[in-house]
Amino acid sequence: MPRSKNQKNNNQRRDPFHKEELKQKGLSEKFVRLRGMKDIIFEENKYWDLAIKKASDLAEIYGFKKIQTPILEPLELYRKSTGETSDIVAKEMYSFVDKNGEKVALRPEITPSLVRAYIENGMLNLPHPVKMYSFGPIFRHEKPQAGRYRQSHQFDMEIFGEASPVADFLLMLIAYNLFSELQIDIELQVNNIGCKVCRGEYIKKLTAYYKERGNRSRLCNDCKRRLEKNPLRLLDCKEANCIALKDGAPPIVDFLCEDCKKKFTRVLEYLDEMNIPYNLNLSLVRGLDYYTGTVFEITAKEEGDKNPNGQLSLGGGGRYDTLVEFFGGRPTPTCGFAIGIERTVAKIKTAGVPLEKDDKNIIFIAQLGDAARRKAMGLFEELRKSGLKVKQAFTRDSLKDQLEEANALGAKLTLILGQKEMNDKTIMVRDMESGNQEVVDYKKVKTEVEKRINNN
RNA sequence: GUGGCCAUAGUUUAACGGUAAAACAUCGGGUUGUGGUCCCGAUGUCGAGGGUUCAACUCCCUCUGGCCACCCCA
Repeated sequence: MPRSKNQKNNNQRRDPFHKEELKQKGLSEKFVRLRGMKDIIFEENKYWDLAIKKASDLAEIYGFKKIQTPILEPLELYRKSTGETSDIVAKEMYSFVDKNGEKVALRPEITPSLVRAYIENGMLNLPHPVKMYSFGPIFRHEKPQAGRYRQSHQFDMEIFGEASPVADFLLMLIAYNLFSELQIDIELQVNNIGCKVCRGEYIKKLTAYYKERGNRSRLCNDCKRRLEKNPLRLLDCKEANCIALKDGAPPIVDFLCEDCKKKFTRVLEYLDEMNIPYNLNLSLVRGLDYYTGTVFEITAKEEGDKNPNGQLSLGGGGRYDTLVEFFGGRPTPTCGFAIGIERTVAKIKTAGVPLEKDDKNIIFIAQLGDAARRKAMGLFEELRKSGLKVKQAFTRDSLKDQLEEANALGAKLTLILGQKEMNDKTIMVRDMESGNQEVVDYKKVKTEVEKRINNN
């Protein structure tokens, strides 16, 4: 691909507004989209609809129910769950004080809201497991890049009250199915970061390793900070020195407790059994603080010369067995995952299933003169209600304009109703491909149209 | 948040230290009851601000925005 193509701006490089006029009104500056935000226009939405429909259908089939929660939540919901050491909360949250002096935040992810909703709506009285899915915008104040926005959208699924590793597996299965059915090549990365008990032990060992024999001084600055705040993330660093050090670090699997080990093994067994390819990635830790046990991430497979580090993750999730309890609910083992819609849509466009064209068998109704227009509007409703794909341009007067429109819409037939036809109680049926047209009895128009469509 | 590259009509792209061009798209006409082809015409652009210069779209700075890498993540 030529260089200039990549570097071309998609958005907002000029000012389509009438600057001078706005300036006179003192409004010159800010009628532009905020950075990192995006308009999703017309045809683009077909791809979105496809992704969301596929995901929702799958979710429903596996017994998940839809839930919608507010985009604005109390700040505290994220501070202590997603985690103060996570970048998402520490640096990227859209938070502010509202008119009542309450600290609020635009949600940077969906999971905490669903946990909150689970507890607040007394869902512990529902038959368990409680499985739910949700779709909507999330907000993170990052520096925008391709596939990275300040408002983006996630499709989120959660299973409450199921400790069995089958639940973890189920989420991966659904994610895998979703992307396969969208014909997107993915890689599934799986790891287990241990429960409250064994992870504590492991972190002690890990920290000790990094502090011994001057290992610490070889770490990059970020990692020195990580060593204090969130040692697990040391495994995630991409600096050459840190990667080298990581190879000597104790692997987490060696420290998993019996329970964690057993569950992890079972997750992997299920994956093997169902022939779902995965990549056991012992460095996968994920950036949210609440994870326990199984974690997984889905990245797009890139062919050719794309650099492997540049892979954006399409989705990720895992188990967070302590979060419900942490929020004040009854101890409830829970797991979930989220996929990023923008990135998924981008993949569908380049490698995914083609959109179905729904412009077959379009019938355009054209009219001339106001009396004919009224009759044509009635005909439009009649044909529409019988399931035909009718289109119109009743605001237009000239037949030329209407035929142009019919052509642009890719109409198969155009029905023409003018004064002449009104007088004769007929209507003209024009085949748009051949240009042949035939006058038919107005009463028979519907059967004639249906006959011509079915002949195809 | 850090570093690098970039910014010309709605879109894709030209050219030039002497104030801009093409294609496609849009609108109008050729054809006031006939589209898709064809012909003619019109609309519309140097992201913003400052500096250098007789003169800046062109050179310099700042901002804004985009892309890339890092960071992080969906």
